[in-house]
Amino acid sequence: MRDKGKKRQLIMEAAIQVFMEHGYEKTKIIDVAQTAGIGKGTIYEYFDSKEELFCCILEEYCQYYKESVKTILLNLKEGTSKDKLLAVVRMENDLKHQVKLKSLNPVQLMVEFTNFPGLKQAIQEMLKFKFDTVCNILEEGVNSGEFRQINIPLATAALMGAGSSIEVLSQAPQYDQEEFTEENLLDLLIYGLHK
Amino acid sequence: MRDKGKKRQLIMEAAIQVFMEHGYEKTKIIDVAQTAGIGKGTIYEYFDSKEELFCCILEEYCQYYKESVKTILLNLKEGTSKDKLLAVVRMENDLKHQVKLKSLNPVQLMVEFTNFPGLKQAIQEMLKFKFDTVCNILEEGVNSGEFRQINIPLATAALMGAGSSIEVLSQAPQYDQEEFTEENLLDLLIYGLHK
DNA sequence: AAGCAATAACCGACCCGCCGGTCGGTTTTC
DNA sequence: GAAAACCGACCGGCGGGTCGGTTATTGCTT
Repeated sequence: MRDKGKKRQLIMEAAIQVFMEHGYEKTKIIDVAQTAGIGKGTIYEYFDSKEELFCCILEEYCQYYKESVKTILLNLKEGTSKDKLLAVVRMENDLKHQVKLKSLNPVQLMVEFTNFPGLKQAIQEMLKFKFDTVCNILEEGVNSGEFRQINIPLATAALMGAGSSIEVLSQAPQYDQEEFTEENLLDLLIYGLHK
Repeated sequence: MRDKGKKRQLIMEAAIQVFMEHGYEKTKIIDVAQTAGIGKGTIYEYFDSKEELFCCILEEYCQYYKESVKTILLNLKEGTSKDKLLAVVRMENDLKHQVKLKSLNPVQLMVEFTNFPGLKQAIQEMLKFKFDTVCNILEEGVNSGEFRQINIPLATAALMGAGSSIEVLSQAPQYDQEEFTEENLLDLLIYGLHK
């Protein structure tokens, strides 16, 4: 193996798997090594420490997330606000099914990151980016008459929260998978509960 | 100090503070002891292990949560569904300001608990209880004509998620505290975004 | 193409600091 | 003065990180 990058990626993928299953603290470097099918020492050829490995994973995720949102919205310049919201939600969903970061759970992530000052910034930045993006979409919607006059940050928070909650529950087998879709959720939030 | 219960409570309060600040793994028993102003050995007079201490805290929280919801809904038999939803959300908010468990963050909690099989049941039970409660309220609302025909579990998930998201963001100073209220959120969800 | 250093990549036994839990001595309470 | 409560020095296991030895790769020479 002459390709440094490939092995680095291999290690990161194994690490994601193990970190996401057991959390940062409970994850042992030896487990990452075994998952990757390599020796423990090798990991330290590619990463300085467990912490650096973890941070690299999250930074890559943040980077990738931001780029994906930008790309998707660029291709949707003319759509309605609803279309844009839907596209963002769907993209997030797809992101998790990418091989690269298939089981990265943002909730878990947010809790764990708080212990790493270096990471805090990257993740807060990502969350702020997402928040701002949704705010902008809503504002457009209000200006264009698609939405009523609402408190935009409040609505943004509600949308983001509702989305991540659905994400979790849609995994539970007892609910109708067909109904737990981004489309239905968005309709619910747009048209409300009232008669 | 002759009162076993008092000291036990003192330890639990200190532990909540430290666990919530640093998370389970990073919390050292010695820190809990210092926060409580007692010696490390004393903690082991009241709890068998770090894990048991943690589990006791969460079980107490689940218990208290369920009782509070039941009580509040019993006093609201005749209210509208909206009133009931609001009451539950407010109660949750109050719960966190109780001295007993003042900084227990359910998100953090949910992530950490997954490593303790014994706890999983208690917390899943609590979440299911909450989910069912909200479902029931929504169903009543639909039957009484207060709400339109909606997918009830989906709406419940959305409500729960939106609520916890607001909870987090309402702490951020950059948003208007006056506007980030349970009332406004509920109005948003009931009446929707659309014009 | 085969032989052969030189170098890079790999590895796991070992090292060491940390922290959960213990235990025997001390203090407090009755 | 006896029993309960308290305490912190100490123990032992665990796991992150190291290091020296081993294997694989490369590129040069014939």
